[in-house]
Amino acid sequence: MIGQLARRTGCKVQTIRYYEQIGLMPEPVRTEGNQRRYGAPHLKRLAFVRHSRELGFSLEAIRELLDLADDPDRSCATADSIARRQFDQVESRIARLQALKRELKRMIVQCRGGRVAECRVIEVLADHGLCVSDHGNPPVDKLAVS
Amino acid sequence: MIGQLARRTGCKVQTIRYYEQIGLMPEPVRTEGNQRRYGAPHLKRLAFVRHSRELGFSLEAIRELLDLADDPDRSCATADSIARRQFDQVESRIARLQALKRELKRMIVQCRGGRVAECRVIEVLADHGLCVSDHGNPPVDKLAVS
DNA sequence: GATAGGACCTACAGTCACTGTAGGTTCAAG
DNA sequence: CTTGAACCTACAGTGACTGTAGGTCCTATC
Repeated sequence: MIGQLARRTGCKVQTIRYYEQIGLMPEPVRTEGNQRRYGAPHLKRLAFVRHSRELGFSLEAIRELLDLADDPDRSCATADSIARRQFDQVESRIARLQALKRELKRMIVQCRGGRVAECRVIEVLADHGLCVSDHGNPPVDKLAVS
Repeated sequence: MIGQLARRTGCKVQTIRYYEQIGLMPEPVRTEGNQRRYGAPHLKRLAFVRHSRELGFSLEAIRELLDLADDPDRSCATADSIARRQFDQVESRIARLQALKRELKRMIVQCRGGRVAECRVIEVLADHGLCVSDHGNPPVDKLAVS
């Protein structure tokens, strides 16, 4: 039963079905009434996926890591480089967020309350020239962490 | 012409049209041939939007901020609280990413190369129990920074 | 054996903030 | 008058889910 697997892994039922749909989880056996029945390997695999997601890996990266994990005799150089890539991404995200944090702080500290016309927050937002640090480019990101 | 506005703000043409579609940018006048023509206020507004996005504000928050900016006599308390909320979010994202970074580092450092069977990276991913810090819950996020 | 209700099923739409594509039109330069 | 870049609309796709509608199945209780 999918609900039990969901409870044990802290993953939503729909998410499990979604992982199956995109081929990240293998199709389990079904009961006569067409309901999914899982075993220990499914639990292990899903735990791997969830943990990797918590560490910020993309589903694509996880797919690669699972392929590796399925074949214990291969070299682990690939796993290592995927992890390093992830590490680098996290590092640069932190750096960007810290620049951002400084800028937001400056913005807030300078606001003395009052009318919008004198609001430092609005003023800074309207003019990037008022920023000290280079807080960089659009924050578009699909793989980030709350 | 939309291309010029795009170049001046570092924003893609489609993005400008998208902002218009969702009501973030006002509809500009059109030439006889149905092409958009913009003026200084559009440039100002779009610059505000882009800068706010760079600082990680959601389009919803930007909508509120624009409403405020349009009415200089109102109190800036709302702008201030939106900025503070954003600041708090950035702070907690940094904290989460730092826990994550520590965990990734540990994982990578312990990997001595060799076969997948002995790979520390794979092993840690398979078992959250091997983590020291609590790197928290799913990294689902729509508003993060690259 | 009937029934209630919780858990399950599929299929599809929606989220956020864009980005890309197809297929057609307009504009400015030469 | 022709070329070709820039424009137009409308819609699909991205990542990683989440939510909904409308139906079926399973188990416990009566």
